[in-house]
Amino acid sequence: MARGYMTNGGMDRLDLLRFVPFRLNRLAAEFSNALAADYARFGIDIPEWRVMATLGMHDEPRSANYVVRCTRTHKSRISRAVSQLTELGFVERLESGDDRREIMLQLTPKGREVYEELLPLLRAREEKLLSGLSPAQSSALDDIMLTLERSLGLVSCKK
Amino acid sequence: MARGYMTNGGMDRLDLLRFVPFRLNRLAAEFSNALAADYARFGIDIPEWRVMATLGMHDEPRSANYVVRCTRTHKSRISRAVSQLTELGFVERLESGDDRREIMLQLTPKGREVYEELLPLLRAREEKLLSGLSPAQSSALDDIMLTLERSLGLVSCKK
DNA sequence: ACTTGACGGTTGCGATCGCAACCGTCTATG
DNA sequence: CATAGACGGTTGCGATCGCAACCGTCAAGT
Repeated sequence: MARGYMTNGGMDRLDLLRFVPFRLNRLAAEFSNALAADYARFGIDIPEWRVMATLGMHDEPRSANYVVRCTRTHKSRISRAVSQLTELGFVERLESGDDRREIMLQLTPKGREVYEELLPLLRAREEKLLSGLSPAQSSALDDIMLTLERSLGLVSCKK
Repeated sequence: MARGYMTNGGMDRLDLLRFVPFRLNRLAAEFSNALAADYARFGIDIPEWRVMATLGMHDEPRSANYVVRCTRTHKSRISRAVSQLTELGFVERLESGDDRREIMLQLTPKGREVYEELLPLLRAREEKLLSGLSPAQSSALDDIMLTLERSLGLVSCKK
């Protein structure tokens, strides 16, 4: 019998607990929830963290649009996240010389401190969440996500 | 070097694209988005579908609280979803004989029709989303999700 | 140059969500 | 019984989100 499908009673039924989109959603929600406590410690939330994580990967400033493409988050959400991060003094907006539409973003020293402090907490949380998996499973998961990301066109984070 | 961690420049950095919680969230959002078109065809959304899917699994009515536990969705969300489904005529609320706090739910004939019509669409969508995976990967994914669900206590759907 | 459309970013608005307070009912304790 | 607390379900409220409209800037075609 195919995974997730039931044929008892001659009636067509779906086992929700084996329906991948549902399971993925539930797991993602659980993961997000587990990390929320760490974000909250610094007064930020998921979108704000995504901005900081993106900026933290590089030394040079990046545009807001780069963050949008890289994180696949809606631009309005990124815009508001940046506003809050500037209020908190974690990020600053710089005018771009060559294209005055673009707004370049970079972590402030304070923002870099927060980033460096938040990192180990998030890593530990991730590791704990995945601690039930064997090394082979962990590697397989990485592989599977990469395959799915590729087929969904989620891998690009260029420029 | 550990997965997802960068050590260049002596500075502690995180590769967001290899951070599992982020990737999981993104994939789940992409999956949900892909299914949204099918739900919309019948005027419902994810929470409504969860209610219908849960009720569709059984012949006997189930309580709203059962749906809450089974889907791990907040009870206010389920409550509102049920309200909309009753307005649409897909679900009906029955008074419970033995405990008058409980409200038993069941699909109406019309709701059952919609369920039967929606099922193959969602299955096809799921299959397409996973079509990039080899059978071994598909099986491994099921295994991994089950392991994670167990370690997070998400497997119970009793009573 | 002028116009047109594309693009980066912001914001107003309606919809949705989760939290918490609430109501009615059940149950345990005395 | 009487009362207190637990429980199923609903709802008001504040916060958040995505969409679309918008503003200013850039690039291409004439």
